[in-house]
Amino acid sequence: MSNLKMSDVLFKENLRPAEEYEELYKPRNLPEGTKVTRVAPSPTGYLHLGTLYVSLIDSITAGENGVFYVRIEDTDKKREVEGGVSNILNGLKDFGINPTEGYTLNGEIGSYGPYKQSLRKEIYQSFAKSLVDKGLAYPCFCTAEELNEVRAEQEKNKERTGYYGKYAKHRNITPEKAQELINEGKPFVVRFKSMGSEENKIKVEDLIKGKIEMPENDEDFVILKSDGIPTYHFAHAVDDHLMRTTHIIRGDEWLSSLPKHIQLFKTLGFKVPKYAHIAPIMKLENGNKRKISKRKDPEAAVSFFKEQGFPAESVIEYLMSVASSEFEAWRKANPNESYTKFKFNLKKMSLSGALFDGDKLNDVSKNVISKFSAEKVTNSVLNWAKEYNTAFYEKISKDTDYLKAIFSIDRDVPKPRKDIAKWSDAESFTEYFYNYNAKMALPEKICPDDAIGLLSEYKKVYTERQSQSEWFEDIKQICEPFGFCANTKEYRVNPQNYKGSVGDVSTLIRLAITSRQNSPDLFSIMLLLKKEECFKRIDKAIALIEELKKEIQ
RNA sequence: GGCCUGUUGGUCAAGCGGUUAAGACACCGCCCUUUCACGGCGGUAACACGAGUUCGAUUCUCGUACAGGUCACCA
Repeated sequence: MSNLKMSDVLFKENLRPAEEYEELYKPRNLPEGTKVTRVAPSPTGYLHLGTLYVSLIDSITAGENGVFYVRIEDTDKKREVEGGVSNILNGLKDFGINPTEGYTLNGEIGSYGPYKQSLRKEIYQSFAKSLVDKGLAYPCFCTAEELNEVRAEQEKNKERTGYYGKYAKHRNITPEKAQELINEGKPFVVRFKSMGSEENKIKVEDLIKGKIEMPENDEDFVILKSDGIPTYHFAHAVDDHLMRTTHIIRGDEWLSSLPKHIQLFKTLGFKVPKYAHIAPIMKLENGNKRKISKRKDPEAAVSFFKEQGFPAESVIEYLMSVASSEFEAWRKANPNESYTKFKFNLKKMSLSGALFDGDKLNDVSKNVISKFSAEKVTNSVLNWAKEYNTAFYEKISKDTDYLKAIFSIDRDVPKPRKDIAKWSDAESFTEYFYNYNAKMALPEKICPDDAIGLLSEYKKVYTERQSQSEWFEDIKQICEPFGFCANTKEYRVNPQNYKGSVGDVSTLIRLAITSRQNSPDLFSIMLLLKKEECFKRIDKAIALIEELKKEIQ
């Protein structure tokens, strides 16, 4: 008869009993129905779009009265990247997502910590020990090679792979044998002793996917790695129970391990939380679709949007429209409310992964930016350029009042323009305010001779006017002598009587001044550019048309 | 391969037994307009396929195909 206790063989003596942690982390004293959510990123690099997305959903699900906290899952030392934690925390902050508890830039907040898994080793050990004491966990000394061999054999026999049933080699290891192997210096992991059977089906309720039936878990999966650190599965059960999380919101890649999690919660005597498995964001590129991937896709890193110059508001707005099909209608009805006021419903989320739609983001972003003040646009562009386009920054930072004047055109009006989707668009948008691009094309209805005549005439009548209507009168004035109708309505009635309309003449002038067909209000542009510069450009345009004429002949 | 999940226009997506199958983005056209925009109106375009249940299936069931996820001492 043995008097060796397995848990004494495996664990240090001075571990606190698991029950004490129940006392230490009492159920939260919150009103019935209050939601506690969490985001649990692992610091393996930059903030991933998927993590942002989940965090957004976590935070709006918790709402103003709930708790949304951050827990750092740094149990995999091999994959951990220096600065990974601050990348994530700063990233969330950039997007205005502010957890109310957990691991933050200002240290830990809340009384359910530590919120970093590497600091909770003893807690996991205690719970693992209690499982061992109940005969529900045991040490396994299999090496990676042995496990691979087993798997190869299972594959060969077309059997389900895994450490279960007869393949669970160490399932009934004695404390003596374990002691012996440990004395030999053999490393071991602690495995969960599953009492489940493949034959049994368990019904689970997912807040998004609905009812799902899955086989019960029968695998003796690892709960503690050989370094004594828990696997995700075990840490999830222990942490989310002790931190009293009510809603587990995570990517649907976790769905298939849900039977393990439920089994763990139940055998540990924990209340099973509610689960919501959200579909991943996919990507559209060159007409092909594929899942957005951390490793392959630059836009998987949230920093991509920052580099492109999408305001955080735009990305959030876009993500909200992906998260809920009701959001856009709500936004239309509540154009100036914060998105946090939107009544979000997990059940309305899409079951399958949405393609990341750059066109849609652009559209959303144009709307967002069109509501910004000139001041905000100016500062944002300046900040963006300083970091990502220094040549552009050099150019625009010399005279920020001028820059602001450019962005003020057609801005604080009832129907603002929507030219800019991202700050990197600002360079081409403002280009002609800084350099004259000596290119000249002619509007369809204007021949070279008329163009030269019109432009020369315009120089004679142009003065820097006080109002746009006065300015436009000047243009109308020069139309008739060249056979262009000064009144658009009249032109439309009798187009055959004219070569074109004042619209064509305006386009000609726009082309001469800005080298492009589209621009904000020309009157304001010319005022900003000043008369001298405008005339220089008109002269140059005339010269270019002269050349064009020669080429035609 | 096993186990899960999904499949409505180019994209996102409502609808979930009887609908002219919403809406948004993109595209096209028209209107408005003193240009460019904004805006307004309209248009092209969809229920993966095959059986079954039913008076009737986009909606229910079963197959097929395709797609995604997962089968680690990674999360």
